[in-house]
Amino acid sequence: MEWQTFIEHQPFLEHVPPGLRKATECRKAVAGEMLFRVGNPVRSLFCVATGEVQLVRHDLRGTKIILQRSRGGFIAEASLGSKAYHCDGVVSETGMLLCFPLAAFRAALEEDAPFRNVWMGLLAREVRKLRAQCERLSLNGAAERVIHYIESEGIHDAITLNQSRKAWASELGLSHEVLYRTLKRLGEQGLLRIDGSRISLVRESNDGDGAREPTASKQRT
Amino acid sequence: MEWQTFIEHQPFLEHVPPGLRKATECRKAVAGEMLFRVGNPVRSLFCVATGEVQLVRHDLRGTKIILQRSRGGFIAEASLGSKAYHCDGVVSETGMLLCFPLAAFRAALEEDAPFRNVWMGLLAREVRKLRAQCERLSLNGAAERVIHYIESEGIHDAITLNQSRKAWASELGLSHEVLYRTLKRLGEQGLLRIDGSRISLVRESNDGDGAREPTASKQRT
DNA sequence: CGTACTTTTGAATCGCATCAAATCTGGTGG
DNA sequence: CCACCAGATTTGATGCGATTCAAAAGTACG
Repeated sequence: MEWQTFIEHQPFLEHVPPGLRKATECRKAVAGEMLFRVGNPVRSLFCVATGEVQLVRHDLRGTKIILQRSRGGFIAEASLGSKAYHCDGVVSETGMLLCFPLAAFRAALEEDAPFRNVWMGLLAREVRKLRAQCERLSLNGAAERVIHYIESEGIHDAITLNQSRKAWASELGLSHEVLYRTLKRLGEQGLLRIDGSRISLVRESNDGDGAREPTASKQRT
Repeated sequence: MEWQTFIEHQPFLEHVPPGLRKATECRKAVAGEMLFRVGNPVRSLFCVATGEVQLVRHDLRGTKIILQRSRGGFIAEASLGSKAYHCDGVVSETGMLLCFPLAAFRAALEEDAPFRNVWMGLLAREVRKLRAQCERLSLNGAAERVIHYIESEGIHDAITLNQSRKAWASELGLSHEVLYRTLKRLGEQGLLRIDGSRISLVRESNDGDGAREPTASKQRT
C-alpha cells in the first residue's frame, strides 16, 4: 500500500520527511494482536492508518481499563520520551499500521523543522484532549458526562459513534446499563436526538415550551 | 531574583538558552490573581518557580474543576499549540513566575536542540501523568483511588501532600468527607500509615497475620 | 481574639454498580 | 438460506457507597 493512500486518511503524514518514510515499515495488524506489553523496551512508534489500536491497563482484579483508543493517528506518542512502555498496546480492530523505527524518528525530529512542529502540535493536542477527559470523569452524573462528551468531542454538538455503546460507557467511566438508561432518558426529555450511532445535542431555545427542566442536571422522573 | 536561584528548584530551566532568558520576565504572582482566562489569546508561557498556579474550569452550576495544578514547572504547556486558552489560569498560592514571551519561546525551540528535547520530554511526561489520572478517575471506589494515587505519584509507596486534603479530594474526584473517612478506615485497617501530610502504603507481606482482607478492595467493617 | 477555612463525624438520600434475564444483532458454518 | 452463536442492547430489581446537608471542633492568620 502507498503513502499517498495513507496521507488521504491522515493529513499529518504528509509532513513525514522522505528519509523517515524509507525507514518505515508498513504492515497489517490483526485484531487481538499485541503490539507491545508493559515493560517492553520502546523500539518503534506506531501510527494507526486504519483499524483501531488501544492502550490498555489492568487493575488488580483484572478489569480492563482503556487509556487511549486510536483510530487513525499515533498510539502511545508519549512513549517517545521513555525507555519502556507503561501499558499494553492491543489491536482491537484489524487494519494497517505504520511502524516508525525509534532512531529514525528521533533523527527526523532533529533535522526536519516542519515535521517537528507538526509532532509538537500533536502532543499538545493530546494533552488538551486528556485534560478534557479528566474533566469529564470528575463530573458526577451520567447525563453530565454524556453531554460533556458531545460538547467536547463532537462537531456542532453532534457525534457519530465509532465504537459500541458498551465501549463508550467504559470510556465515560460508567457501567453500560447506566449509559443505556441515561441515553433513553435524555432522548425522552428531548435533550438528545439519537439516530443509531448519530447522537446530537438539542439546545433548548429558552423561549416557548415551559415544560422542561432547567438544564442537563438533576433530571427526575 | 536570579536565574541561578530558579535553576536549583527547577533543573530543566538550566537548558533555557541565553537568548530566551533575556526575553523572559520574572515577576511575583499574588494568590487570587488571574494569569489568563478562557478565550484570551496566548501571549506567554508561564513557569511557576515558587507558589502554585491552577488551571481551572467551571461547569454549568459553577462547580470548580481543577485541570492542572503546578507547583514548580510549566502551567498550560499545551497552550503553546493553540491560539487561545481553553481554561482559566489562577494563582492559588503567592510565588514567583517566569513569563516567556511566546515568539521568543518558539524561536528558542526552533534553534536550540537540547532545549527542544527537554521540552518534548516535559510534554511526554505530562501526557503520561494525565493518562494515569484518567485511569485513577475511572476507578470506582474511594480507597482504590487513594491507593492508586500513592502508587503512581508517590516515591517508594509514600507521598508528602503539598496541598490540603480537601483539595486532594477534588483531585481524586471525591467529596472531602469521603476522603477523610476513607483515610481513617484505611489507617485503622493498617493498609495506610498517616503522619500528618506524610502518607505511606503498607504492603502486607502475605505470611503471618491472617486477619487481613486480601488486598485494597471491598473493605468492609 | 476573631474570622475563615480545614478537618472531622453523623445522618439521610440518591444514583450508580451489580446481578439477572430477555431480546436483538451480525457473522459463521452447515 | 437458515440455524446458531457470541456479543451488544435493553429492561428490571436490589444493595452499597458516594453525595449531600448539618454541625462541631481544630487551626492558621491578621
